[in-house]
Amino acid sequence: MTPANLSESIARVLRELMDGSLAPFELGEIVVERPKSREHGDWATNVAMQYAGKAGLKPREFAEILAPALQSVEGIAKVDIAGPGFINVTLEAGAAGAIAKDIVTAGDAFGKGNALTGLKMNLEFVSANPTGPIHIGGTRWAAVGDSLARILQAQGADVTREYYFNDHGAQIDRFARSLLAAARKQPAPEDGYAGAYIDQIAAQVLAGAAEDLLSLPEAEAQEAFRAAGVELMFEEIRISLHDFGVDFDVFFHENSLYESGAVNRAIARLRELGHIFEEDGATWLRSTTFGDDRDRVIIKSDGEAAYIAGDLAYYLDKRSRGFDRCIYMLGADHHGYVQRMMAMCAAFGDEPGVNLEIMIGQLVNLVRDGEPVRMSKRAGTVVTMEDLVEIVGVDAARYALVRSSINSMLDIDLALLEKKTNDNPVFYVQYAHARTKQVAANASSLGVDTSEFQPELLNHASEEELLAKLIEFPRVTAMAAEFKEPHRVARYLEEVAGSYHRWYDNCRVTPLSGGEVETIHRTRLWLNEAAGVVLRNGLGLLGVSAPERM
RNA sequence: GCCCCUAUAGCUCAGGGGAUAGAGCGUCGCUCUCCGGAGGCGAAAGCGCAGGUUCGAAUCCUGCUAGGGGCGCCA
Repeated sequence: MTPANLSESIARVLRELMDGSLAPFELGEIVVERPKSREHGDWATNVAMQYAGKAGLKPREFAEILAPALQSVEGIAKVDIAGPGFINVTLEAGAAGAIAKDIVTAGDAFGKGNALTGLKMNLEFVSANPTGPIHIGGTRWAAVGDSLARILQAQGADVTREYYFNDHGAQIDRFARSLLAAARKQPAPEDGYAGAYIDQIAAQVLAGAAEDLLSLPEAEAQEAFRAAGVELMFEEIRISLHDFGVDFDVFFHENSLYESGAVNRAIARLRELGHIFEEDGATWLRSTTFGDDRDRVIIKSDGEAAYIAGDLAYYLDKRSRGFDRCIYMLGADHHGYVQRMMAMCAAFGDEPGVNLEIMIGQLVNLVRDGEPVRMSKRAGTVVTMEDLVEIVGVDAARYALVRSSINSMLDIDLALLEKKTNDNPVFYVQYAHARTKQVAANASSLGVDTSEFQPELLNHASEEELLAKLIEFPRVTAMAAEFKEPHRVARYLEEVAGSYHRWYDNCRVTPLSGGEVETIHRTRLWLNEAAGVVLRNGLGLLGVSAPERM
């Protein structure tokens, strides 16, 4: 019996009771959870506390009516009332153990759901400017965004991973001038970019050009460096992401919005809707109509488009491509942008928070031995995605970045990670998975197979704990999708790994040397594999490998 | 001044209004005669402060304090 089954049973029993013993009331969600202490039984529910008031009873009275009725439900061995009105349920032997086989049978499908089936979602993340390598902040988004995409897909969503490529605007001009200066062995412009990567790209542009770029007129030279430099930077970024295990479905070029006239069309649309006005020689969006704290300039008085102009067109483009949900993942330094984006969404007649959702992630703080490490592109001491991967590897880097809530600032100590010790919990989880494989291999060589399965034999405390933990997986993945919080999966896997290790220390799958292979060994092999399935599926949702040996 | 995020163990972080607040790392002790000890067991150690809502608050609300970030016709 799973928690979901139990919830249904409780709901059914309550409805039956409402025909007589209980005053009818509206029944909402039935929460069934694992009691923190094993002495309290297999599962606990707080329905008595939740609904006693509605039924005109005290929690204990409510529980005393419900508990005896639950007693007769098939699969339930014992029902107790505890504390202020908790109802603790103990299942019949084997009812929990049977789950092991169910999990193995489900395999890759275990942990998947269909809560988001039919929903077309656009997940935009990273979207770092093509003026330098991806730094640590973008790396956090790469890890979280890709993992979230996997989690949403596992709930049936049709997810498109998208990268908005800002190849339009002043920062690109600065980038081009910086390359040109580097090629001429001149110092970087005051407002430009510097660092080893600028020199490298400048050299690559020079080497790849058919003509002598440095002898061209200034404007032409700059344009040549812009075009080739952006292309090279873009390619470098794409490869870094790929090596990080993140492949985008769409790289959307901001510049294309201007070239196609999409920006002008978006503004025209807003004008038709009456949300545009002219003032001080500029064109404005009256975003205050929709809760923004001030109106926003869309076309500057010099005729150039403001940054938001591209976003208007871009959002409209996403909607026209059929995305029901457009999710933007931005750094905390862009939080001030949220209100105007939501206003824009509303101005188009869409529903903010539904059609457009903006996730704000706090910044990652890099430290070395407690001292902050600056991560400015301009300083040239960039800690990039590649740097991090080089130091700790893809798995550890992704895991470290995805195991915390995006609402939390994250301190990552490079000195700590450089030690390559087990400071990163990813090893703990991966080791548990490797161990399931090792155990299975040993079992196989000793003739333990899966020809028998007697779930009631899985009755050791550590087995009950492990089973209960494994059953939670689908609920954890569903919740991770609902709240868009991949870190829940990581934290859960750490608990699974702990339960598995404890089980391993207590319950052998293979007999001691000279011992007979018995039913319990074969049955435990099922549980071993069930644990492997959950660890494997879970790590898969995080984009972290599940090695067979370490 | 206004807005967003945060404050939980020595450190980095979990904790969907519920029972004795957890994990990893670090510290101390125990555990190698058997599936890999990258493991297990035990110990010390914690909810920033003050109110409020609730049968019940780390969790929700208000105020305060502290830290991070943001408030352009920059992108």
